Amino acid sequence: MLDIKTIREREMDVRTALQTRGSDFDLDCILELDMERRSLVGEAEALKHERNVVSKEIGRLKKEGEDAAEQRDQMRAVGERISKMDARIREIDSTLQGLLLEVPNIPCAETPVGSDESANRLVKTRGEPGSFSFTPRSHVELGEMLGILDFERAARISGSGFPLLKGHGARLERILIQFMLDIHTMEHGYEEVAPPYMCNADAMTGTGQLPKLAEDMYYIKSDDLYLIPTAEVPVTNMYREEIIKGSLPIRHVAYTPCFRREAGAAGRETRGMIRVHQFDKVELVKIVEPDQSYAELEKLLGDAETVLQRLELPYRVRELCTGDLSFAAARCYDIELWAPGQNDWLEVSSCSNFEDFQARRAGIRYRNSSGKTVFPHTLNGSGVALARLVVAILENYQEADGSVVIPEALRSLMRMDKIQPRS
RNA sequence: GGAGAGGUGGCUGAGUGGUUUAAAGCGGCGGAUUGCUAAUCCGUUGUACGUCUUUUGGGCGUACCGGGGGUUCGAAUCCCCCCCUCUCCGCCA
Repeated sequence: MLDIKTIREREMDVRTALQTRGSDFDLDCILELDMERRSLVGEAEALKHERNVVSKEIGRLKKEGEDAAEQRDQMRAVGERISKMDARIREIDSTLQGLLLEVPNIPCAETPVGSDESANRLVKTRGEPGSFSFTPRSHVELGEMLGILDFERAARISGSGFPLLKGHGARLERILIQFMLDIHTMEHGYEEVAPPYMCNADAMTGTGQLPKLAEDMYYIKSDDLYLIPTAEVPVTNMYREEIIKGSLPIRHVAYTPCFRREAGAAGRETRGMIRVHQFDKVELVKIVEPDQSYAELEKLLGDAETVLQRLELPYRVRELCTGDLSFAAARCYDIELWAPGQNDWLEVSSCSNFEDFQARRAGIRYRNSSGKTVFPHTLNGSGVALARLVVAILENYQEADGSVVIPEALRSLMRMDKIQPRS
């Protein structure tokens, strides 16, 4: 959420930001309501002041046994005016709040300007896509040959778009979770968190999933809870409506399943594990001092990259342009793994700096060195998403007979070197 | 799910309609005293919005005692709804 003062005082900057994002949001409505609100608030508060003074006077008169009927009648009239004005102010507040929650964040100055994906900036490419003496298979085919993926049975249980891993596939997924958690906790200084997988509407609003993305989430009506689309939601909201004690930065890593309805995605990448309604993810979340946030974003990106380097997987990093940036982000890097079976790059991480956008929505504050309570900056990024990581491992490490070599870094944890096709 | 007890500032904890502008204590910060520490004494203390003055900043006002409504000239206090915590019972991996 943007500060109403920012919108008021830097109107042109905000308008430009909305334009580069391709948003047609109408700021005029907000500005007009804000002006009406401030004038009403001033008027109502003057009346309240009068009422407070006279009420005290009434108390004094009654104590001295004098008559205060006249003052009381006057204040009754004043009270009626006040409650009418307060009702209008409440109405404006609620409309204004609703509108403010729909204004996207302002991209940072370095974010490349562009209307869509084609304007994203290639930051780096690491690792060599392997060359194959055979036509590389898709993970769907490999999964079947190895007996580790079973989409047919998953559909029987839950419908299309759900993963079912078996045997060495299930084991690989579990080992990867541990592998990544260990790197981030023991080498990168993150504290591990195991959060709830369901969140209330306030939490979803705090990080920016609500109100815009309601249709993308699973909602449990009987309990008014949402299944989390990412651990970002519960972990960031640990500090909602709180003035954080102790020093920043806070760094958390959390493994959770993620649930996404992927509404409107039917027909796209429906086969396999690339776009599913449920996937596992190891997520990194940081809460930092504002002047550190961009340095912390680079470190966050590096922390996620470490995982892919250890696994010796080819990847690239792209910086999203203004038009491709997610609602709450000011700057964002996507990490994409090469998947030879798809002949395409797969997004496995988005590392974003939200500046104070989420902190303001969620009411997360801290005391800076001069003792003032201010909004910290929040960041997060996957470190990394599992379903697609498994896809990339299977497809990059496959051999001609359909067997898959276990990446060196995982062999001791997996207690095997290679997954063999079922005979 | 049932019954009961609670929710007041950073913390403990008073306060059942107007001397409360939320007592007191602890903690924090600043100062005094002091070989050092401790103790003692004095001062100070939160958040948001509005407004004025804008030199850091400050002045004035309003609201905030779990959240939201209501009664009243006036609500931490009375009424209604909701949320959360604790204890006991039930159920349960």
